[in-house]
Amino acid sequence: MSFILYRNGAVSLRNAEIARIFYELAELHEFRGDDFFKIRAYRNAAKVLAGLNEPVEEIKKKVDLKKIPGIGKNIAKKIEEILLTGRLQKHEELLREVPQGVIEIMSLPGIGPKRASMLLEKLNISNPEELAEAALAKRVRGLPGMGVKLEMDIIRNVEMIKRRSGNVLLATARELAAELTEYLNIISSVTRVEVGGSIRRWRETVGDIDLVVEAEDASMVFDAVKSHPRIKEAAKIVENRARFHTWWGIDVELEIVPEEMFFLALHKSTGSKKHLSRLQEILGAKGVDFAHSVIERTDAVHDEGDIYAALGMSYIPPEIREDRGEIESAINDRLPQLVEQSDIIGDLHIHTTWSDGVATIEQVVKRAKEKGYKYLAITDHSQSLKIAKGLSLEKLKKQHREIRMMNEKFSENNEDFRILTGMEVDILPKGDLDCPDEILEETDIVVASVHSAFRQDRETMTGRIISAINNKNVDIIGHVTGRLLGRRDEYALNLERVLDAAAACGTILEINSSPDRLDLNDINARLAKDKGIKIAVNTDAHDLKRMDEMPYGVAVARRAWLEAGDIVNTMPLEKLLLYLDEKNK
DNA sequence: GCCGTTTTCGGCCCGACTGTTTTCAGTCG
Repeated sequence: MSFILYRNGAVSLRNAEIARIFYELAELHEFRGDDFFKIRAYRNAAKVLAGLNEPVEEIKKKVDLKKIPGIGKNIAKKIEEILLTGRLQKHEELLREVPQGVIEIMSLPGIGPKRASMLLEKLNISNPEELAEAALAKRVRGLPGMGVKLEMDIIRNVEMIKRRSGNVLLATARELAAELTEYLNIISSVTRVEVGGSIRRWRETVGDIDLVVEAEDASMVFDAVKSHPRIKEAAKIVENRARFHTWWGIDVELEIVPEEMFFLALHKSTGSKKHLSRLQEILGAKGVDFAHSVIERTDAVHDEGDIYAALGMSYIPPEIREDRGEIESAINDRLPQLVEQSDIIGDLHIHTTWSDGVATIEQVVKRAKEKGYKYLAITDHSQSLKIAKGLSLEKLKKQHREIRMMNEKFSENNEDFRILTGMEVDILPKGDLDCPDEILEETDIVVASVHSAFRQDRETMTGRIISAINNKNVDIIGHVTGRLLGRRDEYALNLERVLDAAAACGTILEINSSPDRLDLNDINARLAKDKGIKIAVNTDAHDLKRMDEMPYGVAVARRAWLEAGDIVNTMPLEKLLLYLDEKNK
């Protein structure tokens, strides 16, 4: 039997891991106050690497890495070193020089390299905990340029980091879970593997990876897992259960079960705890013991549907097992027909090389067609977002002309595909838009988003977004609450009023599929649906790979109980354009 | 660091906001 995938101890790093080394390299150089352009080059290379469609190792076999835009002689050499040795000497050198915790300090809002290095130098602070302590002891305010407000921010933001600790983004967990699943599947005694727990429910962040494995010999499976390169050590092994620490900082929990118990175990693993206990409670009230009544018929359980059927209710998809009314609905056979990935036939928020994306219009269109989409909106940034190479009005017009020409070609060739002209227009601090109305008017899809002045007070921010909603040329509000999971809380906002305004104007709200945004979240998206607001599930992709993140947005939609009819990019093009037309009157 | 050439070095990076000031440095997107 061969379950060792990786020979000679050489672990092939994934693009994301290589990218992470360059991101860190950039931060280390930044702390040292090194050349801005070098730092930017590293960051850019990291972004490019993370966005590649194919493992860089495979690409290297075919072409010179220097051919990839953003990768030059030096970075190519560094990549080769990483591929060969799994490490980068320069990176490790700097890590020895700069305390690890200092990098974490720099990730706190309001603290950059200058302040981090002053804190280290003057107060000998080298990690977030020490910094929070110093802030509590009112020692930070003694330093030049730092005051009471910053101390309060520090205390709050270190708290935010702590809350995050132990949790990773769903996308990270899914990636590792998929790799382990694939690995387990080649072990001969394993007949079935499923990912359970909060990953299966598509929660936005998860604490650990739960795997349910159907196999005869638990110890054999555990031995194999121990030798997987992502596994650091076994934390606990008791009978048919084991917990492992991984190098990625997230734990893996394995449960080995015989065939007849597989779906019961998967169901239990999937949870949520609230869902399971509510199930117990409701059935208990009817005098049915949930566990007992099902287990008596294990031979009749061939999937989870059988479990719910045995309990006298319709099947409840994992995403909505949160005790938010799904059990009552299932008993009355009134569950929604949740939207599916296959219902999505377009993406209405995409960036290209025209602004800060790394793929051309041609490339994203090709990818969209491969995905079976019927349309795509190109929505590059507007002029004032300089850092993201926002388009001047001239360039925007030029882009729209080019898109129209491409569309003409599609119709000449009888191709059933359409590129929608679009833009992601900034909602400026005072609530006006970063583009004149006459241009917005002739643009197919206008996504309006906040990218600046995040710390306005609640009243101002609410008014700001509502005034964008009130502009009839705005079709979609992008990433409505502005949060970045684990990095930036949502801005102060009276969401209730924003939803009411969107409902009144017919303005579409976005579910942004980017795994670090997922914004609107499940709860807010469900509120929006209840008010009759239409939703667009968009990727906001800046490269080809991130166009694949649509399932994360769809999962949020499902967790929000949304059906295909609630989502505009399930509509055929004509219907979508009609909807926008009606709305804009 | 990369890139692009009028080929080997110069250009690439910008404006607003914030908290601290009292004229601005640092941070951010």
